[in-house]
Amino acid sequence: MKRSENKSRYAILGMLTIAPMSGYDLKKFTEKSMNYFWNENYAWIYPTLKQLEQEGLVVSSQEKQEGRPDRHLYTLTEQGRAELRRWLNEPTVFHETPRNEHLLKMFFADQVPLSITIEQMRFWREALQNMLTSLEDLDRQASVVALEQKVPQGRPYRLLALSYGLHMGRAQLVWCEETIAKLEGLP
Amino acid sequence: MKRSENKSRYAILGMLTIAPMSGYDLKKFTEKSMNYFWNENYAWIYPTLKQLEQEGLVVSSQEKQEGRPDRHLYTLTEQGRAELRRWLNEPTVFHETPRNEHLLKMFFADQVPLSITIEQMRFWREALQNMLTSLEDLDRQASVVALEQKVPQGRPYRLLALSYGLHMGRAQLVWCEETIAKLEGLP
DNA sequence: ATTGGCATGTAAGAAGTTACATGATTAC
DNA sequence: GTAATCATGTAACTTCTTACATGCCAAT
Repeated sequence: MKRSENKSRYAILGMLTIAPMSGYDLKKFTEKSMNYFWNENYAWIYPTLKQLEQEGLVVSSQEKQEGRPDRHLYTLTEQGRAELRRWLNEPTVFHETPRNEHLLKMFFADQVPLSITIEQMRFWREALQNMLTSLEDLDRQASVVALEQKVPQGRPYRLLALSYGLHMGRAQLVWCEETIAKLEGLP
Repeated sequence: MKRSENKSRYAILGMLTIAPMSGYDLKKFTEKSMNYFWNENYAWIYPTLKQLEQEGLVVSSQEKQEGRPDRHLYTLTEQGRAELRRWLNEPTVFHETPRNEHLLKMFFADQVPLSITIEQMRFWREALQNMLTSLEDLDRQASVVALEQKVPQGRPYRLLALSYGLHMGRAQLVWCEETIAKLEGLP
């Protein structure tokens, strides 16, 4: 595993600014709070954590637990924070390669009966609906938390990111419904 | 290179339903007409074409050209079309792993001065604006073509796919502008 | 003169996924 | 009793990207 342009490094460093976490925690956190724009998996997290430790960007401490494997808690170092900031300051190259298998099928749907395409679209709508619902739940939770904190928050970055997810989710659903309607209106 | 779940296979088979093409053509086609939801690159296209030929899903013919390398034209076989249809009929698993580096930076932006984040957002808006403009051009072209064909078209699948790109592009831009405004309004 | 388009390809490496291995605890 | 959660890790593999190699033609 080389340094280079491994984005998981920064995702992990970023999460560790919130709190010290284990590999397991990191995975759970991405699943719960970042799944609409990021994912990680164990087979990448564990080696990356070791790498980061070797570079002195994080330090680990062991937490003994009864009847369970020890937790390896990783904490961000000052170097780690500096490295994260360096990356945050870098301009981001616009990278448009979001392969969408659903759309690929739609693009070549003339090879297949209309009924199949409509069925697939309904399936997709279902999945989108579920995703959007869980995002809206997340949003409600986050807003409650934000209100309960009496201290006025300077910068609601996490809520803004969430709002991106909501915008996209809604736009996808709108398109999906429009499209199903159009397809159903075809001869 | 194994068969398995290589999606490029189906993208290539699909494009070859439109016309026989060379590896070069296939790349150009994705760039011109599918870039908002799909991409391919040479280092993947050429080996995949060979693989597809070995499997009998495409056949190649050589086209001699003066002062230029020969074009290897690939044509879909009946088996190839059948394989494409098989895939089109399969249900699509909803796969939400669209890693978005811009959002990752937004998520951890509290580590960095507000001005940096605003700058980055303006950059992103610029890129989105350009993408959307070129999509709108594509749409205009496609609509003109659709009108010129006097024969009523049964199924405007390509236009529907394009419409997805437009929906998403606009939603992203809307969010981007909202977000810039909010950030600029912060203390 | 030099950039961009036409045209095909390979090698090497980075990035990401799946399957496996282990094993206790808790909730249904 | 069976599934889910907690917890860490590796091996093998697939997928994808970058860089390299070659060389002519047309346009600026």
